Amino acid sequence: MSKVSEKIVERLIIYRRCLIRSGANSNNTHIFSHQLAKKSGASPAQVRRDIMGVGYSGSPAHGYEIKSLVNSIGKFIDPVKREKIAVIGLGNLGRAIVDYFNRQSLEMEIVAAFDTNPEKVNRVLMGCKSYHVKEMKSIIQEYDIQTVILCIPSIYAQEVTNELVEYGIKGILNYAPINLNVPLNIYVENLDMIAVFEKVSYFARKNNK
Amino acid sequence: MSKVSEKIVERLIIYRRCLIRSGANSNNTHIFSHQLAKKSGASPAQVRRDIMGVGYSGSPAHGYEIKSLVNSIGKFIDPVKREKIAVIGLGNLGRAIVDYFNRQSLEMEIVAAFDTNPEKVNRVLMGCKSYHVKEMKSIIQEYDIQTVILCIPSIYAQEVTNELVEYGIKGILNYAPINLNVPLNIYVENLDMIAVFEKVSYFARKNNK
DNA sequence: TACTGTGAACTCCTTCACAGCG
DNA sequence: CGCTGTGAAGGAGTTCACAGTA
Repeated sequence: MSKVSEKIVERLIIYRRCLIRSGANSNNTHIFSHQLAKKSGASPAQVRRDIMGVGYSGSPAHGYEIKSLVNSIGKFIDPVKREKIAVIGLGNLGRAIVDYFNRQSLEMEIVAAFDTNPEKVNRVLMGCKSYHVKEMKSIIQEYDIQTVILCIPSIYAQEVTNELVEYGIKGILNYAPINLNVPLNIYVENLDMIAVFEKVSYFARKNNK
Repeated sequence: MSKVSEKIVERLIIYRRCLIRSGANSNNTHIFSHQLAKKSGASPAQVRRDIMGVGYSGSPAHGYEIKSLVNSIGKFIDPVKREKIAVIGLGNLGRAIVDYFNRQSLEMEIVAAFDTNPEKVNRVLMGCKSYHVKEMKSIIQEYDIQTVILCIPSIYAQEVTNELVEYGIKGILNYAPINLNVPLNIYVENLDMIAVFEKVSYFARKNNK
């Protein structure tokens, strides 16, 4: 079970989704690499390589056993216990994220949300209570939150990040369109939705000229 | 002006954002590669290479002139005329996206949104009118929409995509957690928010053990 | 026969390192 | 000097191609 790259982790997560879906939708108990490749958008060789990464082996005769492969990926990817996460910022995007995440049963749950607007705090949305940002420290420690989703305006993003790091946060999914400065052991993923769209728009034009 | 990869386009978009911000926030008219690198999260060498891609040249003495670099990136990336785009699906996420995009002044505007729910159609949100999905064909053609943002449940995503392709759409930003089958000349970017979060969570744990 | 697992080749991306310049 | 622009090296990610297997 070698160490796996970001790309491989991304794909393993997608494979698992495909496997669960295809296990539920049909009576198939097994799947071949080329089938999983088709469903996931990867190549067959890549599927096989990625699966090596989790230390699972299929059989040449029947391919991969869906249930046990899902299991192996889960063992590899998932936290030991159900993860509690927080959302910072309850604008439209923050609220949409809370709703979207907590509407499905996942290995993680958004248990707290923070905002500075007094009208947005002390409410409950999809099982997630909202607090004033002043209470971040105590709530993060109380729930032992390791990872947060940041969706606040760019101007506040760095200072709030500094606080979060101080309170022990280890991972940030950042929706603010700004690069965050953090210590090396903190993992940040930037998800600038407008930048992503601009890229799509660019290649949509380029592919067709 | 060589052809540029996806990665380079992604970063150019980020650079431009940083440049505009730093041009507005200070009186600096010029910037060095290491400064832009710091702001954008890239390396100095990468900044210089990427800027080669748009055919712009700085000076060793003063670095890059912010205004004209922004201009060059814009010439390279942006559509000739302001782009009109559509959102398919007006759940919480779709509504948040319409609000988020149209609240800022961008090179693109969401001019139409579609849903099947009668209560969600024939309304206006942030300058964007909503229509029933039945009207997609005529509205897409009327506005000459090339690119859409798809945020509908996975089960409908493929069939709606097939329609969109038929109506002449060239790019799709897909928020549904499913791989879409499209012809080769259609550009699809999948943005599975839950998968992205699972990745963050994984590396948040791994970086710290 | 049709698959998996995987060394090796290949392609793409990033960084190095330095000539050239003001 | 300290910067840019860039050839060349290095590293990462992907695909090829085939031995091994049931």
